[in-house]
Amino acid sequence: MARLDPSERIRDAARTRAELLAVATEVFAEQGYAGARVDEIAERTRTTKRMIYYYFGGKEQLYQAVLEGAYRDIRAAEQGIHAGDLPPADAVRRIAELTFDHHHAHPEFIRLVSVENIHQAEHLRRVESLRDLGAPAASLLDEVLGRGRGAGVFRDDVDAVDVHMLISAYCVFQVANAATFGFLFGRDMLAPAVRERHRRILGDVVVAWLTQG
Amino acid sequence: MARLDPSERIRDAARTRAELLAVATEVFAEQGYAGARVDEIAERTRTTKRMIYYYFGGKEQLYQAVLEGAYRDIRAAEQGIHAGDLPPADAVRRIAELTFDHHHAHPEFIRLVSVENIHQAEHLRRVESLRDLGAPAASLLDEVLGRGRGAGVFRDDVDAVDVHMLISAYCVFQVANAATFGFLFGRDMLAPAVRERHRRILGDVVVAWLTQG
DNA sequence: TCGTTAATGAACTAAACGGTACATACATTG
DNA sequence: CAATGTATGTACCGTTTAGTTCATTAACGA
Repeated sequence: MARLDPSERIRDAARTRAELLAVATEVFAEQGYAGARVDEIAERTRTTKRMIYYYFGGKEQLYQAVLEGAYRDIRAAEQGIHAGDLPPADAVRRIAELTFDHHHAHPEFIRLVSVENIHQAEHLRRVESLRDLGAPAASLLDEVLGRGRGAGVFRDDVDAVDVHMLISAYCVFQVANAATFGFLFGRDMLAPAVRERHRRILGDVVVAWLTQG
Repeated sequence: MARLDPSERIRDAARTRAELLAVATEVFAEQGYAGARVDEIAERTRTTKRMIYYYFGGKEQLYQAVLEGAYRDIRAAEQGIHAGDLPPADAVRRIAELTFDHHHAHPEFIRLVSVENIHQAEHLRRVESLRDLGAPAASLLDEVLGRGRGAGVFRDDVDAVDVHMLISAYCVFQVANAATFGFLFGRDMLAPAVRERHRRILGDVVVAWLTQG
């Protein structure tokens, strides 16, 4: 990114911090934690490496801030999902589809999660504010599952986390393993037609499973 | 790993090479490509860093050799799966369960795949011998799907790659995302009871989907 | 308007890291 | 048993990398 003209290079702490965070999110998602270079992050902003240490303290704290921000965004998006008063099967299909869309819309988040898993979630664990972040996603599904069981259309031997895990697994795989799976099976996971097919399949799978007698 | 007594430090090219490869597999799976240290790999063997360059040429070639070996092992294991003459639904459940078991038995392979996806499969692409490695896994499923459709018990709008992707997604997620998912939802994915539950669920999901009217 | 402090940049440093030069010992074969 | 190539270890090198030092500039309240 080109250095700004000095006259435009005004002081703006909030913007500097935000820009570092945004660029760091990209770089960590692209290169992993160890592969990411502090110098590269700095070069891709309008400020310098010095500011990373000024605002965050170091590479690791910057990475933790990135993680925290990314998970916060996800939570916000999840809370925007409303299955309204759809019949249970339609509601669960809708939740699956919206989750699917969201994953495809935010591949960098999925990549960050992969990176964090390589490190056995050691950084995530240190971000205290992220404990029980799963609750919202599970509670929405819990409500729909309850309705479905009540209406006698859903099986009763699974819980919300089971369902959420199935949906997550399918969605995460699409994005996180697109490169290797695409190569080995000659299927371009990001092509619109393929994506649409997978989206429909996910809905079919979840509904078929839950509604099976 | 402790240095061997000189009297035991015999020359054995094959063993030296194999040991480097085995240790490198561990270290790359634990730390990722950029995070892995050539010196650490060497220290964890009975030989020295010099030998990595002698046998493999460098860090990147060593990593490629690791990838190639890991994928080869997986293929060998896949070819050991036989669904015999089970009824189609039982056969597909069996394939899913064996795939599940295999993933849990080889977490380091799953981690390597994650690592490689972070790098957009750029190294995998260069290992020419791994092209179309997916074929065996797909062809077994293809045969079973054909039988099921013929018997009128399976839906006919999905192909073997669709089914394999669902199974892989679920299995890979268990292992690759155990750390973050476990943390966020308070579920220890590696605990035997949980694992057994997930194994059963996977079978239910796949069979329910394929057999749905 | 002037002093104080938050914000910023350029240059520097020490350590870590991938890779190599060189010397040498072992094993095989003629 | 020489001769020759394979196999191995030690010590070192040049670069990269995270992190720091120090000086400076913009903003803002008194």
